[in-house]
Amino acid sequence: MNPWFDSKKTTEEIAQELLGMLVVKETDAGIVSGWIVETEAYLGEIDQAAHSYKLKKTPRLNSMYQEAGTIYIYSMHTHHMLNLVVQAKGIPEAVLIRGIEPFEGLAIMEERRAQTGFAVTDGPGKLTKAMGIDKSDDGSSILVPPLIISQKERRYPQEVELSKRIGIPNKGKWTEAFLRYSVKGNPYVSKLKGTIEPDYGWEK
DNA sequence: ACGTCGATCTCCT
DNA sequence: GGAGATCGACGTA
Repeated sequence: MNPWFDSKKTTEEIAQELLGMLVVKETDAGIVSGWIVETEAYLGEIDQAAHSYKLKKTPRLNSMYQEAGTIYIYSMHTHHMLNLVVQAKGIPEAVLIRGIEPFEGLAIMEERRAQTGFAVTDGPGKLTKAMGIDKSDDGSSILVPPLIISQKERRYPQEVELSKRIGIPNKGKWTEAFLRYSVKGNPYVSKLKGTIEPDYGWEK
């Protein structure tokens, strides 16, 4: 049972509400966690940009057709991307996590990335590498360790910014749709335009 | 069995 | 802002 998945919220609403929630991954190397600062909604059957467009079914997409809270990992160009399935079983709509602000385990993340600063987690492929998220997390539930969203604490954006999804060319109206959500002024938002807020865009 | 193509990242200019 | 890296999944045969 889940406070946001079991309600009748749209995938767009859930994508927005995920901003400020805490993603936690436990590995032998230690615990790492981070606040979600950027998401994208993928609307399944009708969405030309979604992998599950027209209810396509392949072995790789199996997780997309499972119940809300299932983790869907998509790998491409040697990178892994973290998605959350957010609707009832059989409705393949998902939210892509594109950026997180490190909270716990920063040193581990820096080591995995061989980077420091915002570049550690300011992109979908970067944050999975930093947090040690890979194919082994695919199909698992976000309510069960080792990869969870904390139900205990969260933050809230001062302002949510909407924009077009990244890397979706030639998909007609779906290229133009404002289905990307980010914490305005947070430096861990990928390809950030505009200025960094002193408090990184969070409510106090 | 093979050709194509990314929901990306890095490095360079 | 753009090219190249790089590889597994998928479609076609």
